Amino acid sequence: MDEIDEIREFNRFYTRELGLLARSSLGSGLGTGEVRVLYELQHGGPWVARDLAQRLALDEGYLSRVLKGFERRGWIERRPDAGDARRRGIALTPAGAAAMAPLEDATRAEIAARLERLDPDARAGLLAGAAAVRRAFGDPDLPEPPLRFTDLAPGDAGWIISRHGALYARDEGYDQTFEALVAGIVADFIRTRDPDRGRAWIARAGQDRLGCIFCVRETDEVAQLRLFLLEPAARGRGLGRRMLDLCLGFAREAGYRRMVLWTHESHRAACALYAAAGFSMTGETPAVAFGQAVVDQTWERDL
Amino acid sequence: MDEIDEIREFNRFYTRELGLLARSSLGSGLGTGEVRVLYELQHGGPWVARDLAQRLALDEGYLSRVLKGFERRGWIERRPDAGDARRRGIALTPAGAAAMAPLEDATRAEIAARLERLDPDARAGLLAGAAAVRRAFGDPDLPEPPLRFTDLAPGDAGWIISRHGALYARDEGYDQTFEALVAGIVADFIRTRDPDRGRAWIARAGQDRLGCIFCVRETDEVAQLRLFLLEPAARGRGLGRRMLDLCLGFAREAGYRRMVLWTHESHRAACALYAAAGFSMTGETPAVAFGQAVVDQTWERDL
DNA sequence: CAAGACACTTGATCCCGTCAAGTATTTTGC
DNA sequence: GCAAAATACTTGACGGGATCAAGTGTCTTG
Repeated sequence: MDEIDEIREFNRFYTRELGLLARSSLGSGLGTGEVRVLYELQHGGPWVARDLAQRLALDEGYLSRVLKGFERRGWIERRPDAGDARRRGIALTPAGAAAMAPLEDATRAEIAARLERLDPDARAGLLAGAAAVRRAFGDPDLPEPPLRFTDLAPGDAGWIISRHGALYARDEGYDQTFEALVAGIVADFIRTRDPDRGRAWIARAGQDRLGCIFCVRETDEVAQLRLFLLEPAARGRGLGRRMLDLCLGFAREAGYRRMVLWTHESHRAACALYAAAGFSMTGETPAVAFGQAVVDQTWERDL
Repeated sequence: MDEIDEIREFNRFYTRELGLLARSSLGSGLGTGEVRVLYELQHGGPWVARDLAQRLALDEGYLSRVLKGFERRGWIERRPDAGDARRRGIALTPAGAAAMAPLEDATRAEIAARLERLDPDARAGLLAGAAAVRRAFGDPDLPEPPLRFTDLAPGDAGWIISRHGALYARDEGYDQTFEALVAGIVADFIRTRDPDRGRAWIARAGQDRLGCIFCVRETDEVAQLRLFLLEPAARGRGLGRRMLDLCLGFAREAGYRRMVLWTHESHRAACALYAAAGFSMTGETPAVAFGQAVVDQTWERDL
């Protein structure tokens, strides 16, 4: 049972699942192909026949006949393309949308009934799993959930600790005590924080946590940037910079004059980001930490 | 865009995905229905026609003809059922398996090619997502990943903290400081643990973490059970009892004479488990913890 | 032990979906 | 600048996938 077999199993399973859900279109007198075309027309704006055929992997001849049928029933309108007389823009008419309404209701009802039998946890798992599959395959239609930056909510502290532990173990070979160290830092932050002088942000997209950054008091004048982490999958999209700016902005408003941070030479991407954000390295010392030889660095900038 | 729409989007998306993958069976001269039947016959052992039709949602008449074709080609064998002369056991012959081999190879190759284009993270996400969907729908064919009980690995400490924080906030209304407390306990455990006298277990199924339990030293004679937690989805299946027994067994072997634990009155299921495992309550005091009024309890048992 | 349910099979039929050829328009190559 | 190739679409022809209904034995049930 390898990766390929797992996908095959899933394909077989979901083929059956789709078969069950397809019953809802039975009453309409339309075939699956026709329903798929209508759905795309309803959700996708004006289409060119060829693109539609390609997207749905339908035979162009078949599609031509399907569209002709729709036109005869007044469900679609085709208007010549300005600039290319071969193509015609296909759009659903109000009558077409009306004709689709009962079908729409039936599929929605069918899915609703299917979901009804699931408990809330399973339902959440289903949606998360479905989104994960689409994301993995790179479905361009998958809506990007909005990015949010929140303060610590229940579970966040542990997540920060867990991801620091796991990623530093993977990338730097750190041992368990690093995770314990982070746990101590986070616990301390929660217990002693002064909302005016210290702040934590979690970057979220939908249900997922993408990263975190902390601003903590070192002295009245000096803020320290700590626990800056980005999930590997979320890197390279400017998110790190946004989080840095959030942190710098808060430090400025909180009245700090300077911001300092620690990092390691091996974090090239992070170091580049610090440099781009106006930090400069003020010291570098070789050290042994968490079972690994590292080069500690301190960086700072005025605010 | 509600739950139902998300599922519909996924259905549309995966219908397209399946359409692409179905090309691999094109060269064989077999239709999708025939391929599905062959697959089931190959993986599912002897079938009765009716069950097969039901599973694949195929018309019985159609299936009858398909099977007749297979029999004519010597791909299947049907032997009368002992005890019911109406039914016949359908099984793939070696010749049938051989006929399927190139098709098998083609689908595997098609999927392999599809996976090749994905980076490792996406691939892991895909498999996890697919499994999540099947689990949510309650697919009985989804293999249960084997249960394992491991010591702390990178990321586990943080997970323990995160889940304690999230679940106690949800169920008991505890505030952030509880998560910080747990972080302190776990950090302390990692830093000061003596492998002979303290132990932690994470219950895992595949990639998922289902729960945790700790045995820590209180005095040379007395062990303390701590940080016992089970994911809600994993409760009610005897897993808690197994973890308790692991913990008690370790404490016994480590030479402890007695085991104590703290809990709260509101944890009814856990308390019942403790009682069933031979613990008895030794004290009860009302208290205020983490923003909530609670009734602290201490339990203990001899080893 | 008859009536009904059950496991299939067979017949009739439809239309889904595919291949191939044809038309009009646009792009490309020399 | 014009023929050849490509593109967007249509139409024709056709096979067989899929469905409904009726039929045949066999088993279960009241």
